[in-house]
Amino acid sequence: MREKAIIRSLWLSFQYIKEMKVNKTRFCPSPTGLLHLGNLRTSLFSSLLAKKDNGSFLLRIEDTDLERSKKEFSVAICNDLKWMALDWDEGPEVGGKEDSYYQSERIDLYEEFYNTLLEKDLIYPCFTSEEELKIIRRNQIASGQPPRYTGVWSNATEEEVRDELDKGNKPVYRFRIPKDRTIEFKDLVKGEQSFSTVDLDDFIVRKKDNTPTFMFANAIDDSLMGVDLVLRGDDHLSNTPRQIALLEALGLSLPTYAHVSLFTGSDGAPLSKRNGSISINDLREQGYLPIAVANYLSRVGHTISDNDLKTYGELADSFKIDNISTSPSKFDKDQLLYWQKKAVEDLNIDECKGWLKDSLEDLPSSIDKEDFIALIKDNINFPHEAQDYLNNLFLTPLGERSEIIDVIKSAGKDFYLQAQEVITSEIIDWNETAKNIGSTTGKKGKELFMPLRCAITGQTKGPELDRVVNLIGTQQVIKKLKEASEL
RNA sequence: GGCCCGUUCGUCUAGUGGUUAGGACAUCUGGUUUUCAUCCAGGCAACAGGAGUUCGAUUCUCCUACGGGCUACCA
Repeated sequence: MREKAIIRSLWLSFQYIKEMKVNKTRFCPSPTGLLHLGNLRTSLFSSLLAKKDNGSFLLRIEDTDLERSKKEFSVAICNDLKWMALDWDEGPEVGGKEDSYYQSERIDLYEEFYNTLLEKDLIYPCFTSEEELKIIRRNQIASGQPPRYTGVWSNATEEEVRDELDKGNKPVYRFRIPKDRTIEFKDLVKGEQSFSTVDLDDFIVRKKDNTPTFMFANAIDDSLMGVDLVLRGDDHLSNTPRQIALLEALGLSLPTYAHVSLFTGSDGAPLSKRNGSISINDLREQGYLPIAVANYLSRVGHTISDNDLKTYGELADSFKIDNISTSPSKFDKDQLLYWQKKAVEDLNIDECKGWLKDSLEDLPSSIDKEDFIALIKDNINFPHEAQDYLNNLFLTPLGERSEIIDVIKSAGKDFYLQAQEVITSEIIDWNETAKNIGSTTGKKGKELFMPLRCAITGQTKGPELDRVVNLIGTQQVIKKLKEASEL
């Protein structure tokens, strides 16, 4: 017996030394709201870890809270994940060996485990109402006691239980937490953990309406579904010993745990609109590229030694669970923007076309879409900026562009009239033409180029003028110079 | 109240019992681009505080402070 234990512990430590290979990771959101960057990062980590070892990534919808769970949220969550290219190998829509990946549809399956636990007297019905519990808790706190379940029903007689049942009262079921035990586990991020069960309450595993609690369904499903690495938020760290106790009681396999620290808003408070965080949907609508978001998220709370923009495959290869940080991190929009710049830079013209699809609808038909994209690509980070270029170049009258009006006025009517006179034929070489305008008007340097730029492009900045002129053509240049001269 | 997790430039982070504590983003200053973006060069900027161990602590230990979590018929 003792030898067996020694061999087992040797084997366990060997497992730690020999780097653990991940078979299956999971993400299990509850559809009570939209995904935020924090959830998304956790799911990205899980997905990358699975990909790295050629394992699979599972999605499970934890909709056991019947009141707060909404179908529309689970749809939105799936869409957000798909947009991010965090495709799951098993779960809603794609299926798998489970009948359902929605916990609300697995209620019958949990019944069997309740029965087992009941037979073994590991759970017991409790009739203390929520109101009573609240009062008890308040009194405990007031008298300096730790707020605990007092356990009045843990050793109730069959008669007492029958009485309540006869009165039509519905019980919740509590798990009998083993007393005087220490539950130990190794967290892959936080290290060795040790919890004494005297600090743990008999927690509820089944609610009055017969639905399972998170503590129960989450642990059981992970085990049943063969998840071997549970990577989740730090907020679950102290729930872990409870779930371990439960799984052990049921004789179910334990996953390895990794608890990732919180990802907060810029002010350290939970992510919300107020501290700069944006919903995944907003990110998509603003034109953030999924690969930019992935590159950013992979580097917050996790270290990648270089600063190269990586594909998902490359991110997975460079993802290391040992490089996950133990301390919380804050959202920084500038750093997201940096990756967005890199990702846009990396886009080829075709990809760019798809990205800008909705922003170029008003482009004049005489202008080649790809040429236009090539012209502005290096100057934009978001589709709306492409639209700005488009508007300023072709649509918005110069008179409505307050940013340039002073430049045009101070250059004067005559400047633009003279410029027009210089252009007598098709412009072949803009730089030559500009030089001629310079000698005719007597202007040079900034005095020459800025008024021309403003009139022709409708703004003070942008790509090189000769490229712009090349794209829009002589007639458009003349039209703009005329417009400027009439202001 | 109990239990647990955490604290390195403004931000994301690297790192070590002896380092000029490194990088990136942001910011600032120059240069290139007759604009802007890019690019290049450079600057500013951090070990939460206190005690202990030690020849020596940012690194190890303890305490304190601060932040966070769990202690829910939420997940």
